[in-house]
Amino acid sequence: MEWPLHHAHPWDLPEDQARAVQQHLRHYVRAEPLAWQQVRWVGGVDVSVRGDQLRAGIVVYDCAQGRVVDRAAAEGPEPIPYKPGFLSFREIPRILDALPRLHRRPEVLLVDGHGIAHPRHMGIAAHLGVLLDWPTVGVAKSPLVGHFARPLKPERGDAVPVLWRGQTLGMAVRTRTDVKPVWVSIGHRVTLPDAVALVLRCSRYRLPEPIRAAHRWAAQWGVFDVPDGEDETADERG
DNA sequence: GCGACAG
DNA sequence: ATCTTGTCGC
Repeated sequence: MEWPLHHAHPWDLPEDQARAVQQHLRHYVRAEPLAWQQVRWVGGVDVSVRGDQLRAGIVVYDCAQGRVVDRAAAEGPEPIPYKPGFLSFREIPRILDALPRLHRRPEVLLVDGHGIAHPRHMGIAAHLGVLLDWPTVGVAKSPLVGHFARPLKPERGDAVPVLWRGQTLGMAVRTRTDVKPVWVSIGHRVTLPDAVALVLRCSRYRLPEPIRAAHRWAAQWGVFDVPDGEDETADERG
C-alpha cells in the first residue's frame, strides 16, 4: 500500500538543521474537520526501544468490530539518541518503513506523542501528518510545553485547553475517571475538537485502544506480518 | 544563567 | 523508552 511523501527531507541532520526543518514544515499543518462519528478504521502508531534497536508498530483498529484488523512493523538501528523536541527524527524513519506493509488504509492515525503541542509546533504527530498529508492526532502521556487553562475535573470526558504563549495548542483530556489525563493535540488535517472526540470515542482505559494495541505490537520483536487470517482474505472478498 | 524537557 | 515485585483497589 502506497504512502506518497510530501516535503520529504533528510533525517540524519545536526540539531540546528533539524530545527530548521521543523520551522519550515510547521507552515504546512492544516486544521480540517474530520467526521469522527463515521470513522471506522483508526490507526495506532507507537515505537519501542530494545538496546540500540527501534521497532515501529502500526495497527489498524476497526471501531465497528472493536478489534485490530491489520498490523505492520519495522525494526532498525537507533538513528540518533533521544532529545526532547526532536522525537520525530528518531522514530519517523522506522514508522515510514512499516506503513507500506499495511493492507488496510486507516482513515486517521493516532500517534503516541504530541502533535503541534511542541516548541515549534512540530511534534511527531504533526510531522508525520504533514509528510503523509494524512489526518493525524497526537496523544501524549505527559506534557512538553504549555499549562492548563483551569483545573481538570476527575470525571472521564472532561478536557481543558493547554495554553502556551497565548495559544491553545491542545487539550488535556480525562479519558478515564480518576486517572492521569492524556495530552491531545492536532497532528494534521483534523480540528482539535474532532481530535478530542475521536480520542474519547476509542478510549476504554487511559490510552485509546489503537495506541494500546500499537504499544503491545511494537514490543513484539521479530514478527512483522498481519495476525493470521485476520485481514487479507476478508479484504479481497470485500 | 537556570530549570524543564514527548518517547 | 527500559530496568522490574509486590501491592493496593475495583
